[in-house]
Amino acid sequence: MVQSRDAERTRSELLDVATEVFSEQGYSGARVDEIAERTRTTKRMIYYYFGGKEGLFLAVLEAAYRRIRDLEQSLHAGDLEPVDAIRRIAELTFDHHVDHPDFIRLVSVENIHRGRHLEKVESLRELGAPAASVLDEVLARGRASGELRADVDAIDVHMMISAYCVFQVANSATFGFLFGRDMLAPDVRERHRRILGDIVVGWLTAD
Amino acid sequence: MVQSRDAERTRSELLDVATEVFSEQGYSGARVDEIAERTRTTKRMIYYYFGGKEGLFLAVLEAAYRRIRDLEQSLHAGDLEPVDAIRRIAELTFDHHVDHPDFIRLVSVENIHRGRHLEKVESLRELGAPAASVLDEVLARGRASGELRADVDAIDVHMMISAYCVFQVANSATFGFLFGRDMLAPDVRERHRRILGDIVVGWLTAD
DNA sequence: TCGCTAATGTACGAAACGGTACATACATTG
DNA sequence: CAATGTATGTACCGTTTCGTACATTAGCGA
Repeated sequence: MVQSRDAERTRSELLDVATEVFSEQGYSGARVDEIAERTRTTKRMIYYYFGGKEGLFLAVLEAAYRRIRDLEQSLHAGDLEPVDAIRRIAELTFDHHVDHPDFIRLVSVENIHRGRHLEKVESLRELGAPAASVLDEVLARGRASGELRADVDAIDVHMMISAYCVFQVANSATFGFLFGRDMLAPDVRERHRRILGDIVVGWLTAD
Repeated sequence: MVQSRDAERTRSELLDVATEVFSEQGYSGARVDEIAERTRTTKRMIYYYFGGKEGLFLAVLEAAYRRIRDLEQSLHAGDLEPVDAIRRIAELTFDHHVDHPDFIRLVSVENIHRGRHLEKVESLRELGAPAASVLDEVLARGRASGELRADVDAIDVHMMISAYCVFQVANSATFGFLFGRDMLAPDVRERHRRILGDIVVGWLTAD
């Protein structure tokens, strides 16, 4: 093969494939050889660019979180009324999770390992701030107008929304099996999306 | 060592230790040798009783789910008013998850593998029924009295509660890291517990 | 065009790992 | 108390798997 050299392409292809494999098989389950085989390059390059399996995983995590952060920053609902804004944020977050199952699975994998790898990527500390600040602004407006309850903060709300969205993707296999509900079916998805909005609005507007 | 033979003890000790190791390291990350070393018996016994690593994992999953099922069956709130009953169920479920982090982690591991193992344990199919039926009864009463909304079913409610509880345990490492909130701290736990009750009640009693 | 370095490919090694063959001791039952 | 099957221990095997030593090629600047 007369493929010209392209360091950047090699690097990013490894990262893409590794994201897939790690999210499919977990950290220990992922095989360095398999990752290499699925690319147009060889295992040697993993060691050249990332130093090894762990370095590759760290790079995958970092890239995944950055992608998510960018998406969250584009999540603005500033021109809506507080109640509508809250529902909108919940729905967008929901869509966003549905669209990025790889990321959710990767986070699960990292949690199995108790965040051991994530802690090594110092650059990701407090990456949650953007998502929280959008909510913070809406909550403040809602509190001022008396429409939204005052005993919760942005992180509480974000956690509730994340929990619902993450669960729906990350636990679809076991929950679906145990309750005979196909979590991937479009109509079920749609139902859950609506329900999430109802939950958040019902909760935050209760006296 | 002059330890007398006790098949049952050997078996259950292997199961206990395996539960720990699998939930700490994941399926692929768990080492058969390590599991054996942590018990008073040898690796040989894993093959004798469970056939191999996968058989052991299946047994661990089955035992864990059965334990949970039993606890869920003891969850009765029949003598409370619907609204109070709902809050009580949510709180008990919450405590229950907090007390069994191993189980939650095991479920995460199984979901990484897309429920491949769980499907092999035929005896666990539709194990969710008990949990749903308790909720079902309360929802029916609440609908009848007009106190609870009618557009959701027991599985919807159970999923919401599970999502919150599972997230709080399963994602504590990454969420805690990203938002600088120590999810294991008692006061944070207490706050989340109260919030879960507020969420469920607020949602289900909204017009 | 001539090096020189970044980038890539090949082949292999050492340790980890799941699994098993074989030997043996205990306990129960007739 | 002998006999028999259950339970257990030891030592080892074949693969897999991460990692690396060594060779080689492509392209860029002098």
